[in-house]
Amino acid sequence: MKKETCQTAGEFGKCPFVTAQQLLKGKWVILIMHELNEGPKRFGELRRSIDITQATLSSQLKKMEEEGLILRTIYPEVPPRVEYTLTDIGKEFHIVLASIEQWGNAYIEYLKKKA
Amino acid sequence: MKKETCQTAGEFGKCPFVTAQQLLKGKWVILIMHELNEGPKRFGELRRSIDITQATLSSQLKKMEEEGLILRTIYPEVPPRVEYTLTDIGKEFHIVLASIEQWGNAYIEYLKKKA
DNA sequence: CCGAATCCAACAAGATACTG
DNA sequence: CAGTATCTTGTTGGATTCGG
Repeated sequence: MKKETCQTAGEFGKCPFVTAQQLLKGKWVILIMHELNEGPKRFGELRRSIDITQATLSSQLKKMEEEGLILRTIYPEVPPRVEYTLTDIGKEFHIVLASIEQWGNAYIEYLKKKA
Repeated sequence: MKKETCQTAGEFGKCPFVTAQQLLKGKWVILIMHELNEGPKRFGELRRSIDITQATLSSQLKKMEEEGLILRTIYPEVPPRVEYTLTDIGKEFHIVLASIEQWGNAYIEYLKKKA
């Protein structure tokens, strides 16, 4: 009986670490998840909260919707309103966000001491 | 008094999420941290555990060493041996790894149901 | 207001060959 | 064994423009 957590990087959908790494890579996913973890937000709100261009935000949100992390709701109003929320599996991501916040702050402290 | 967790993406070293995202972006950091979290490993061991080329692994390890996540120890033997271990702040990253493992497995389940 | 389309710059990462 | 050097490729993200 071997240890076998995950051996190859080719196993998206098998190893939790490989899977998560694929989803989190890139420059924005963690930040968007963090924003939406605080509640539903509109496109423009997200764009201002994070410093990101329209085109980039748009493609990121589309990708995350396809991956099942977020939901997009269109309200047929004038002017049009589009709201983004977390899916069930997206909401569960809060445990990762919490540990990232904790560790991130520790790392920031480490940076200060080093400097 | 505003909420203010982190508003702009330009604040590396200020916001824990922005900082962590910068460190974790790319395709390999989480996987390497996971491997080293289980104990010290040699270059060749890492290369086999993860499916990664020499050149890529080498540059990743160098970057992570500069960021203070890992330590590199050279044993002047023949044949040469180099061992990688986690630094103190690197070891603390295990809380993030644990939550990623948990959530990653949940996401894998979600994928199965969806399919 | 939201976001799609296009084009392009920057960077990440793989293949291969070579060194102490 | 543990890298480095170089070249090439693939992927991301940004600027700009246009449409519903």
